Amino acid sequence: MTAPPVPRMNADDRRELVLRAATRAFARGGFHGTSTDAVAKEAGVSQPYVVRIFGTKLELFLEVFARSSDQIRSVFEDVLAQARAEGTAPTDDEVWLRLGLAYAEMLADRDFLQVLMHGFSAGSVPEIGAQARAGMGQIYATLMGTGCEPERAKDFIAQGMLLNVMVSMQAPEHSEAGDDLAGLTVCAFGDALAEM
Amino acid sequence: MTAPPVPRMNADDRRELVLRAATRAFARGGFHGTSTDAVAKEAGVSQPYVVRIFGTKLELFLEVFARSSDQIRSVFEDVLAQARAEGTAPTDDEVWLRLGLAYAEMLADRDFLQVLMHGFSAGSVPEIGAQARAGMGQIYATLMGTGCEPERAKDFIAQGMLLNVMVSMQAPEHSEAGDDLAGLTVCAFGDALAEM
DNA sequence: TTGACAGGTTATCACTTGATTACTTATGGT
DNA sequence: ACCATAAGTAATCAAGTGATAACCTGTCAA
Repeated sequence: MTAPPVPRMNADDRRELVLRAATRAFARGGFHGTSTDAVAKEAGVSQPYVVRIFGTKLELFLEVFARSSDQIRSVFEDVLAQARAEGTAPTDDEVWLRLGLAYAEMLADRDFLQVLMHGFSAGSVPEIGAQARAGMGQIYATLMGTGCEPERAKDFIAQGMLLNVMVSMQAPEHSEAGDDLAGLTVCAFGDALAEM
Repeated sequence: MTAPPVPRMNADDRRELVLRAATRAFARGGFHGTSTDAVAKEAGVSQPYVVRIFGTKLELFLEVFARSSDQIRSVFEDVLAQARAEGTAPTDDEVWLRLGLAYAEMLADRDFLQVLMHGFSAGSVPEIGAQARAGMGQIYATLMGTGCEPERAKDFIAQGMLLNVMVSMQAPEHSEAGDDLAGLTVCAFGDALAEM
């Protein structure tokens, strides 16, 4: 009688689907502000199944965070790899421009960045703090792979953090002319603002 | 029989005391990750009393956030006022140096900064998002009071956001030599690292 | 003295939430 | 055909949570 509303799926695919759903859910509420049931509803499965796949909510969050962190890092690595392939000197300003553009493209898919911010803020949960530091360390190390001065990488990351914060507080959606924040929004996002 | 373990206090003082305790508590766990009971324990009062003073947990958080935001802004305003009093041109690099130093001093009392980060990340709670944007807008406006280019204020805020993030993830406490993150920590905090 | 108000607490409630258990049903290999 | 295994759900639970209600108790003015 109970028709199977959810078609069967192999475990790996289902896991992937739930992970993506969890990324969207955690992007909104962070670790504490998102229930496993919210993740389940987002994924279209039952709450106990979410728990069964990942063991605990914390493990799920850690995996979602690690993915987001890796996503950023791998985008940067791709840019650097391509630059090397083209023979562009890694210290060239051109490379940093491209890194910035690559980051701007990620703004369209804000979930990763918001998950990142939540992870960074949740340092009081020891496991999350540790993974946040590791993720940030890897991103920094990747950027330093250009052979640049630490200052350069730091400034780049700082700009990224500002964008993350602005995205998290939904500045682009809520900036109207005349607003104090509007000036900062325009300045921080620049051209990327047009496509948001 | 039940001795009064908590000495009586007038309402304003008690409110102030609870607000400070709430700042410490929220700095750790953010809005969702901190119970009103945790705040109460931090303040040494009963949980219902916390609720009664502030109405709801959300109102309490908003007040704590507003205070943190105002704290930052007023520190900046003081620096600018003093610079003006000394006749230092507001566009002078000297002013930005002092703003940076003032911010570095606040790192010692991290609670404000961590509360700020939590507020910025919690944009999905409408009231918090609105207040976060307002707070950031005011800080930006204050910095623009130097008469500088938007870029300058933006870059300053970006550096601040990086420091906030690093503080939130407890990078200074967990950076050991050889760690990927250590390089970034040293670079971002600079001299301020010595006194942490 | 007394009594009214201000400053608190204890008891309690309805609800949420993460997790466990037990059950159900496709599906593919033999 | 059949059954073992994999993919999922329904039912349930104990703990935690925000909020309410009822009560207690110094203190100070009249």
